[in-house]
Amino acid sequence: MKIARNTTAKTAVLEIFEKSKTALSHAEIHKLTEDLCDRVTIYRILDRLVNDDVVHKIVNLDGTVKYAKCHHNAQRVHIHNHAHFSCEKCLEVTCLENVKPSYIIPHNYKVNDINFTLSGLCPNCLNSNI
Amino acid sequence: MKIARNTTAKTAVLEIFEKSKTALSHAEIHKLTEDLCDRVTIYRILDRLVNDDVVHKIVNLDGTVKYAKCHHNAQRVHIHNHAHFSCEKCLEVTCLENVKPSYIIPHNYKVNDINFTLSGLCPNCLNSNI
DNA sequence: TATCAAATGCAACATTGTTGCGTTTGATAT
DNA sequence: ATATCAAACGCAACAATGTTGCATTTGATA
Ligand SMILES: [Mn+2]
Ligand SMILES: [Mn+2]
Ligand SMILES: [Zn+2]
Ligand SMILES: [Zn+2]
Repeated sequence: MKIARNTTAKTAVLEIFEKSKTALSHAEIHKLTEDLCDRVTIYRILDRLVNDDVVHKIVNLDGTVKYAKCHHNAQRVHIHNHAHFSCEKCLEVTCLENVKPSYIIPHNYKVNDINFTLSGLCPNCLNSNI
Repeated sequence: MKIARNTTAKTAVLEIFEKSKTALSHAEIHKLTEDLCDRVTIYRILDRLVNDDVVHKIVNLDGTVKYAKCHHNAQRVHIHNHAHFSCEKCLEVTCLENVKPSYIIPHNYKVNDINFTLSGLCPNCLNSNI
């Protein structure tokens, strides 16, 4: 098996996730690192973090892909069965850790991953819309 | 307001949707039309069909985007609050019209659209895996 | 400090989706 | 049947996003 290493780029990306209250896109992360590394490296770091269940991927109907830190008690493998909200106005994507969808799926399906994203207006933008 | 027209390309795309049991990607649809029209036209037709709530868009965690016909009683505006299943092996995406997630979201969010996609192994692939 | 694979940089490429603009075409009225 | 006119189209050009191969660098360990 592979032995992971703590590189400066990976550490920087993790710090960025730690500080951010919203989910981040590849481009946003790359910009926030201020050219610390190549954009390909960011892709590869994100791949590894998703594989290690340190961050999770969020895909929205508009095609945007974002990433957010996993706020689970353990670093073990798990399914991210919580909702995400994508605001059509401010374009921010946030984890709604407490909104967990319940559903009944036939037993002959094996579910490995979930993408549950709601889009519309977030509380901020809904408020300023009045 | 715009007055829609029934072009040969749009008719062909609708027939393709009618015949297909699974959701289709832009590339798949374009191939099935056998170069009846430009690929940009397919994009524009899909945009219109989604806008008119004739088909709905499905986005998977692996980044693939697919479209499927809406099987609702009416052609009016509605939210597609049913699950979709994306098989990691055969790569087929199907609508699970009967699997509707229930969830409780704070009242200060306004939800306009939903993307609920489960990925894993479909019944066929799960079966042939034994 | 030597070792060695993990991780990176760079270039090149593929895929997907968008935009502008001149041309074609489908529906409607004449 | 024909004229009309905007909806829809074709084409080219572009942008964004993500992937791959390979030589080089770097982090952890001995
Ligand atoms: Mn989340
Ligand atoms: Mn569906
Ligand atoms: Zn907002
Ligand atoms: Zn399958």
